[in-house]
Amino acid sequence: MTRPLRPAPRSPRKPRPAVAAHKAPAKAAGTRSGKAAASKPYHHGDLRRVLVEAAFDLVAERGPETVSVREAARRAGVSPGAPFRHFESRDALMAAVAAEAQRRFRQEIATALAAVPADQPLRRFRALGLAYLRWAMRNPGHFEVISDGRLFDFDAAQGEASGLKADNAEIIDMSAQWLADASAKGLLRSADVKLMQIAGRALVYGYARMKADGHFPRWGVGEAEIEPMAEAVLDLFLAGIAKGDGPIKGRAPRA
Amino acid sequence: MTRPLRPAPRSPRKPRPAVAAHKAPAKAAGTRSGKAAASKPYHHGDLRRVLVEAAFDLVAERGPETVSVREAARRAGVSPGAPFRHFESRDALMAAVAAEAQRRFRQEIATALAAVPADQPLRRFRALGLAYLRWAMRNPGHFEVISDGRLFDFDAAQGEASGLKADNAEIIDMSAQWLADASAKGLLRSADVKLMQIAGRALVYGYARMKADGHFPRWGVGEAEIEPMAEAVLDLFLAGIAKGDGPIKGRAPRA
DNA sequence: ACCTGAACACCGTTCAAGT
DNA sequence: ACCTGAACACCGTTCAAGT
Repeated sequence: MTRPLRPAPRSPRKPRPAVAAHKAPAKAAGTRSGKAAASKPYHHGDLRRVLVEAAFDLVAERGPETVSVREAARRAGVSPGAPFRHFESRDALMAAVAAEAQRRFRQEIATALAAVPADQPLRRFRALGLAYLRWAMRNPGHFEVISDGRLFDFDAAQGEASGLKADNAEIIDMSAQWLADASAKGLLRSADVKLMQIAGRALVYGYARMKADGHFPRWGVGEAEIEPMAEAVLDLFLAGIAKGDGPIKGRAPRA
Repeated sequence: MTRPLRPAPRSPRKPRPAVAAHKAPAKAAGTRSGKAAASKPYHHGDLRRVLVEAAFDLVAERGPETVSVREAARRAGVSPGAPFRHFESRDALMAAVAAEAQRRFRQEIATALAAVPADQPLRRFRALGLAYLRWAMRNPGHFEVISDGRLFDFDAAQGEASGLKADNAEIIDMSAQWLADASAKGLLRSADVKLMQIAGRALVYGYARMKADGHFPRWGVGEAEIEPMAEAVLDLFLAGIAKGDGPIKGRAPRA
């Protein structure tokens, strides 16, 4: 329900209704000079951040494809050309949005992992997968931005999205490490750590994308079922790679 | 390598180079009237199909996002407004492209299944997954169009994409049936057919999307590894849901 | 140093007018 | 019945000119 499946038919020739009440940004004072904030200053002062916030909100409200530089400029109360003083292109703006989304996502993962002992690799692997699924499910627009291939090899280490790349590499390394640890402890049926890592990633990525892409209705999965089934799917995978027939240690069996 | 990751920087203000040699469509004669085909007739005769073909090729060459109605019109040699006599909107044109892609995909699946005996449900399930992965991998653009949520509840049974929906439902039904059969034969560890069905779908969809979205380089999976690993991932999943420790019947073990 | 406003080359879509 | 061509409301991006 977070955004319409089709990006609002554009409605040509009709000036858009409402929503356009963004003339003066409600930022109130907040700028460094202690003077009266009544008259909008010529220099914005913090435009870069405001643009990223506007685009970030747009992504959450209506999905990544609907974000336009001009709309972000409108919401920030500046002219159409102004953003290009701060971002080389629309993609660069989106990369900044992706970096911000990834920052928040990373925080949630850290929180989820804090609750799991370091010496239980499979439980950590599971917690990572669950945090990934939950976050993606609850932030489909931001999940899409992060996953968009276009934004990634955006010049490799180009300052903009370098945090994005680093965070991603961290997740890749962690998951490989935990699987290797689990394997060393004799917890896994297979010794092919990379295979299990890629399969696990494909599983959670695919599930999250099915949600974001609106596939679940046609697979007969109702809205309320989606999150519980995400967990069940993850556990099915873990049970499949783990040695023995019992459920993964540390999870309550599904009633 | 099928398309650039970024949609070609638009290069404003410069008229595009080459490529514009599409003035007269190379369709030669072919039209019903036996007259000389030298002068382009005012009425195209088969515009609808030509537009779908043009868009279909565009999808393969440069990805779905780059398709424009105007470019399809250009390739068909008609004016910008002409397509709207045949398609209500850009989305309707894309839905027609998706239907055509799905038609071909369905054919490939049928071929793959023809080689597997009807009484071996797990092998059929595997063949379906493999055909899905292979087709998606080799036709990333068309895979994306088919998967695009926007094109689906395009008015439910709206004539345009009704074949698309029917084909999809068929795949859903087949996979459920085979899992149920396998379960009845005592081949599976779990009795939750729907869960295995959704998990399997998430796995193959996620893997195919990782390919289409360009994720594999950062996961350390080289181009040449992608297809073999697809198969291995599928078998890992099958080994996980199947009863017993041996490999799935009918597949050669990975050396 | 940063922003405006007008421009250019696109795009989707409509619609009168042509054939 | 189908197509053209001009139009409108967008969009990304550039650039001289303003502050």
